[in-house]
Order: sequence, then C-alpha cells, then structure tokens
Amino acid sequence: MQNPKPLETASAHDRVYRGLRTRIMHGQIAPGHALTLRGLGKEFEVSMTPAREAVQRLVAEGALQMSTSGRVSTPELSNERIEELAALRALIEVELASRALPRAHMALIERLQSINSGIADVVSNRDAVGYIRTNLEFHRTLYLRAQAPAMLAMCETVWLQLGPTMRALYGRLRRTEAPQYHRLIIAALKAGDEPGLRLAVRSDVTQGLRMLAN
Amino acid sequence: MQNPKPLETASAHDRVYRGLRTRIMHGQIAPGHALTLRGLGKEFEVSMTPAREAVQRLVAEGALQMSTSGRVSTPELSNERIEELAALRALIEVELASRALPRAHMALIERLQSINSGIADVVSNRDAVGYIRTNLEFHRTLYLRAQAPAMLAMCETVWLQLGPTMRALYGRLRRTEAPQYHRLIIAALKAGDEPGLRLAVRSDVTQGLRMLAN
DNA sequence: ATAAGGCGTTTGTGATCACAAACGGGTGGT
DNA sequence: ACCACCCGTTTGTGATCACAAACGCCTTAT
Repeated sequence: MQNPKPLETASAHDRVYRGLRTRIMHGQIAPGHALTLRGLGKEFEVSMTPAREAVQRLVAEGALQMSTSGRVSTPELSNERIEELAALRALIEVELASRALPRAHMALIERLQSINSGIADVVSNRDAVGYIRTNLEFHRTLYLRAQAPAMLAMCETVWLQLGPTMRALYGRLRRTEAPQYHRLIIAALKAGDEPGLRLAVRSDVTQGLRMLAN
Repeated sequence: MQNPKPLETASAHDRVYRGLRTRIMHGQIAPGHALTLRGLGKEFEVSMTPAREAVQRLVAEGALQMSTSGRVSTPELSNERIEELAALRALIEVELASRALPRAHMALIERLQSINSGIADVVSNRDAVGYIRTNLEFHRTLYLRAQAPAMLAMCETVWLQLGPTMRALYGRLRRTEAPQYHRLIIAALKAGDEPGLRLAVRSDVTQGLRMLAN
C-alpha cells in the first residue's frame, strides 16, 4: 500500500489543470483554438479563479499561449520551434531510455509489447487521439523505469507543447500498423543493446516530427 | 529599434513573478525558506490574487514546492535530483553551445571575455549572488546565439530549480578566480572546435554540481 | 463595394470577502 | 520531564464584484 489516500478530493484548479492538460497533450484541441476563463469555469463547474490558475500554469509550461491582451489559445508552432522541440525530445528521451535499460526486466518488456499491440486497434479505427495517447503511454512506461522524475517531467512538458501539433501530424499521415521503431526499441531492450536502444528511440522520436516540418 | 515598447506597464502578477524568479535563480533565497501569499502581496504592494498566480507559476516550473496544505517554500533538493538536473544541464547546454558555435563571431567572444573578467570582481568580494548571476549571464549570452528559444527556456527552468541549491554550493567552495572551463569554452569558440566546446561546456556544468552531491 | 468609425458585449485583471484547514504556542495531565 | 490536547491566529482557497480594454458586428461615408 504505497498510496493509502489517492487524493479523493482534489482542489478545483487542479481538476481544471489536469483535465485541460491531458486534453492538450492527447491532441484533442486543434492548434490555434481559443479558450475563455468563464467558458472553462462553466465547463468544469468552478469560478474564474481556479480556471485562471490552471490556464496560467499551462501558459508557463508552454502548453498554451497568451496574447498581449490576455486571450489564451493553443499555440500554432512554427517549423523552427517544432524542430527544436523534436531535438529536445531526442536528447531527453534517449537519456531516459538509456537509464531505464539496466532496470528493464521481462515484466516491463511484456507490458510494452502489450501496449504496442494496442496501437494496432486505434490505428485501424482512424483514432488519432487514441494513437497519441497509446504512443505516449508506451514511452512513459519505459521512462518511468529510469527513476528520473525531473527528466520525465521535462519530457512531458515537451509532449505537452507538441500536443495540438501532433494531432495535425497524425491526422495527415496514413498509419497502417504499429510503428516499426517501437519494435526496435523492444528488441534492443531484450538484447541489452544500449547503442541500438539509443538509435531506435532517437529514430522513433524524430521520424514523425521531421515530416511535419516539411 | 528592436523593442519599441519595452512594456512600460507590466501586469501585477508579472512583476511579482519576475521579481521572485530572478531572486530564486540568483540564489538569493535559501533552500527550505517559506513564503506566504499575504507576505508577498504586501512586499510587492499587490493583493493576494497576483501573488497566487506568480507562486503557482513558479511551482509549475519547479522553482517552488507546495506542501499538501498549500504552503509554499523553496525546495531542498535530494542528491538524486541534483544529479538529474545536472545531467539535464549537460544535455541541453551542450546542444545549445553546439548550435551557437557556427554563429559565434568575434563580437560575441569579446562580450563573453568581458563578462568572464567581471567574475573576478565578484569572486574577490565573496559575493555568491553576484557570482551566480554573472555565471548565468555568461552562459545565456552564448546560448542566445543558438537561436533556440524553446531550448533556452528549458535550460533556464533547470537553472531556476537549482537556484537555491547553487547558493549553498557556491557558498561553501572557495573560489579564487574565474572558472577555468569558461576559458576553455572561449578558446574552443575561437578555434571553431566543436568537440572541444562540447567537452568544455559539459565539464563546466558538471564540475560544481558533482561536489554538491558528495 | 470597401474601408473606417462607433457601440454593445465579451473578456481578463485585480481586490475583497467568507470559510475551512493547518500551524504554533501554551496548558494540563501523567 | 515529557507528551497530548486545545484554542487563537495565520494561511490558502474559491467566489464575487467593479473596471477597463479588446473584440466583433453593424452602420455610414466615400
């Protein structure tokens, strides 16, 4: 029992924050979409105050942008910024995978295979949001083994910034099966092959985002 | 005239945010120090609302920690977390330096040398805050040339998280002169030596933080 | 037809208030 | 001497309100 009280009552701004955050990270909101404090407050059944705190926090994390007049919306990323964020993903995720490798036992690898096979389902359903969610779950499951919470937090911040853009990306590419690089990652984990793992993770991260930047 | 309107009127929560942020990043607040919303509000002559937003934002960036009861304080980092943050600095700053290298002209190198010589002054004055500020200015000046705002923002977030801890570090080590690795960085820039630059930056970043983790 | 101006409405900002929880110091009991 | 309990005070949370700025749509003049 490592978590006796799973926080049965979360604060209002935390509910709004978490709700918005997963929505953005999973690509459920299109780039450039506008949000209003009163609208969010009504949607989550809170007043403007918690809605404002949640929005401010997401702005600080780069998940939302704020105009000079205070209007908030999901950002429309330039190609340069997409390239930067992809490079950050490559840097951090390669390091996380490398740190997870010596701790990756068979149970973890089986879990990854299970998640990966689930990707086939969402792909066949043309479910872009499901695809992003499952893909991120695959990566997070691996990186959790790295025992590096600060790095994982940074990594998720990058995912968050790319969320709305990822929707646009995976919406236009025609996927027919689970990504090949996920299989390479699993194979490298099984073999204990660190250089191979680093290459596979770097390829998987860079692959999709390169084509978005034309 | 690249900045015609330097934002002559900043919003209240932004003033609090910026004030607190530089104070934390420069190590002017000791680890574990507690802050109160009403206290901050009185100090910056605003009500609790802007103070709360500024604090929430800094908590989101990892510059402050919040207890389950909502009390905020500067974090006391574990050795594991310090090691993680140092590794993140190494990853990101090496990349930033590498991207800045092809754009580093003579004017930049002279600017860096000027900043570096300023470090001697603050060192002789036993001015820990001045040392941290000047050191960060040295790095930021170099990284600005990388034209990678997202990476620089991530980098500064790490600096922010290490701020209070850096004060404790530089307080205990006896510095007598400007860091040797800064000279190596400048030399590598002059020579256009990318591997040497990467090594110098990595060494400079890791050097101080390794000894803190015992 | 197009562009500029005006006005009602929407929206963010910051202050204030009521409330509950938590902290801290002091007291009393063992 | 030490520990538990209690109560006054401090503190964070969230709702509400007044205000100013910005937005959007419509009218009007050229």
